[in-house]
Amino acid sequence: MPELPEVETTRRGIAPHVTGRIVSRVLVREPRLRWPVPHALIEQLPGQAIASVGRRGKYLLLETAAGAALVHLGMSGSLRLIEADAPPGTHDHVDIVFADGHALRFRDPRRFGSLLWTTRPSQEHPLLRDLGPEPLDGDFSGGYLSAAARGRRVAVKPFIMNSHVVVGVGNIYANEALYLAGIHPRRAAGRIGRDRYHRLAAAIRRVLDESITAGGTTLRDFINGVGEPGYFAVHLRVYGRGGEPCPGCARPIREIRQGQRSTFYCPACQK
DNA sequence: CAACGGACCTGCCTGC
DNA sequence: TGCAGGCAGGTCCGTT
Repeated sequence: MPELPEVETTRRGIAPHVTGRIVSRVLVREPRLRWPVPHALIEQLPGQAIASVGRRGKYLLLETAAGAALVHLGMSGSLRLIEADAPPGTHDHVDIVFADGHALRFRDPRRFGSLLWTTRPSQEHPLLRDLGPEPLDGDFSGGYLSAAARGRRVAVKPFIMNSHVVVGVGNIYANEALYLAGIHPRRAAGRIGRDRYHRLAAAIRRVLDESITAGGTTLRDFINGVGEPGYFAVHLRVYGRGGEPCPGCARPIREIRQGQRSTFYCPACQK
């Protein structure tokens, strides 16, 4: 998926074009996403005006007076603003059509993404309720991470990728942040000092900020909210660079597996 | 409660 | 050229 910067770029791309617009209908071509597209979304979203486009972790929130649509892009999803009569492609599963002739088109080849509907305040949805802090907000800090890690024997990389600890840190940025902080990805989360967690928290904010500023993405096929292709603007220091020289010490970057995910790190610079 | 593996899918690349 | 196999940016859930 889109990691958090891609989701935020999508949010910023679509928000000015859909805020205040009236949904006329929800066209579902393929309901079999991670969870089936609920009938309530199809029935209750039409007629509503989009009050705001929010984000919690990697969920996009289309807020209306009647409820909120939760959109998750999974591994391969995108949400684009199009002309409603544009012919759909193979994996264009859902259109949220607006009265002004535009539509938000949800495309997701792997169908790991989801579209959900809640009539409660969106933050109370079970999938959002127990999420950790936003890494770019003030309540995320090294002190918070250090406290959350107490007694935890899990390796620090899966620890920071756990959305109940902190949201929005996917595989790419977990690798990059641990490199910048000089922390070995296999080190037990509970055996890292507070000072090093301050460095890690700063590194997480830095890599996410840099990527959002760059316009979003490292994804080959990423398309932002207004249909612009993604960039290759963000320089990745270790991700995808197994065997290449470390930018700091020139020793080869090592590649290992942690929980079926690729991990890249410098064995000299990360302890 | 914590940790781990499996599950959900298709597309793309590699190697035979 | 065709095909099998492996791998990919996420994250929830069931089992130990």
